[in-house]
Amino acid sequence: MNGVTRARMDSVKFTRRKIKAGQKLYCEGERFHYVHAVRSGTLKSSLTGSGGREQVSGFHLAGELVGLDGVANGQYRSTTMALEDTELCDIAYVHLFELAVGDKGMQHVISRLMCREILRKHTLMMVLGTMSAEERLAAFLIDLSQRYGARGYSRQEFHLRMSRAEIASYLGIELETVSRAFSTFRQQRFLDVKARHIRNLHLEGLSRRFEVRLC
Amino acid sequence: MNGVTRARMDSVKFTRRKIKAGQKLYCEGERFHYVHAVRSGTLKSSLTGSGGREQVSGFHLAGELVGLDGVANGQYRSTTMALEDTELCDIAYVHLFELAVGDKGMQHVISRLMCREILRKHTLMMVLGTMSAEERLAAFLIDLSQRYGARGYSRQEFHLRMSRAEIASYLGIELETVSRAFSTFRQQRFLDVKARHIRNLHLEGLSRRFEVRLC
DNA sequence: CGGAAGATTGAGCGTAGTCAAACCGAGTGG
DNA sequence: CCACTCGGTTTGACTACGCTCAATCTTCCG
Repeated sequence: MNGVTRARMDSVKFTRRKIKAGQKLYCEGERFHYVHAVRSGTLKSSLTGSGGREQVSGFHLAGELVGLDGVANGQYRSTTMALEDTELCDIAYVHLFELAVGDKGMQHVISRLMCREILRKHTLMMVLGTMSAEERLAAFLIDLSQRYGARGYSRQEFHLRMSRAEIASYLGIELETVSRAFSTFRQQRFLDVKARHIRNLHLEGLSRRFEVRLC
Repeated sequence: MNGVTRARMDSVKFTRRKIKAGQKLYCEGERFHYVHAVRSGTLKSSLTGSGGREQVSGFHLAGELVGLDGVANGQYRSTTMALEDTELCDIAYVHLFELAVGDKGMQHVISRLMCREILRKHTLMMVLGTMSAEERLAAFLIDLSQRYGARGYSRQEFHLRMSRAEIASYLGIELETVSRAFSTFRQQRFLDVKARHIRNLHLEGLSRRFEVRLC
């Protein structure tokens, strides 16, 4: 979200609230009324795949929007829960459009926000479709690093809020494979990793090694 | 696109045109001005992946919309070309919004159209992320079958407009694997396939065998 | 009919999945 | 303070699915 967008968003009616780690923000199939802006904290979205097993479809950091998957059919497509204590703004979807009526610029902003989501999926699709396990993890780390960097946090050192199992599910591989890839990266001096803490992430090295290029 | 949407779309200014098989509709990076409705024919969209190799990102049948990937940044994200002679309507994007100003219902329609795209990607993500090669091909065939069925064509028998290589790229596997999967399906009596012609597609059988469930 | 492009099939190999065991840190209670 | 548990993580051994390379067969079109 850019500065202009943020200013307009702040003028929209909304309610703030907090949810605890592990609490659900919304569930698959629930009626969609709100888009949610993440003030602080981290969330994960997941789909219930064939066979009932969970498939992580995304992680949401502070400053990002959650819930747009509900627009298409008026009900949420995914289940979203907090990975740590999280502060949110609930923005009523109808207000988004009340604001937009007669304002062509605002309509573009909204459309773009939604289409950004499409682009993210496009990119992810390529990651999942054609990349090896190590390439996937590299792409994931670079993406996270960029998102943290964009919010003013360190790009080289950060704390993963999600488990190996959740990363694995998101990337479409097994958790053991994620663990092995981390170990390989450590041996190759691309990073220091201890449990969920990442230090000295060597962005250029990873990008060069894996030719990863994210939007 | 449902009936109501179609009616509204028809009232939008647009120009019709035809393009030949192999011709490009637009290229990656080109400025985005139009959304395109497919009147007849088939198109494929592809991205240029790292290393310059082509990655097929979607196929578009008659009655579907093409070009929404351009909304996000004002330029097309993918390259789209016709797989056979194809008739199109070019819909100027600005007109879409002129029409929508002051019309809340229409705004919802547009938003939904765009968000449908997100849903498709979600589904595809799951296909690519967690499924085996045979499951991917089964999901692909079921999806195609449903889309043909929705347009009034046969669900059991149709002609593939794309090569094995294009199917493989789309599904994130190799063309030999696609070919082998087709052979396996034939042995298991799920379909008759001769080159690009599919007959006697056993939808229920495939769905049961692979637990595929598409939106 | 002949050539080229596309599709099928085969053999060998490598990546990542599966199953299993060991390890580690945090929290709990004797 | 240490033993214990418990979830999460790491590592190992084995296996299998799908990739690669290569040969053959089929289809499409001039």
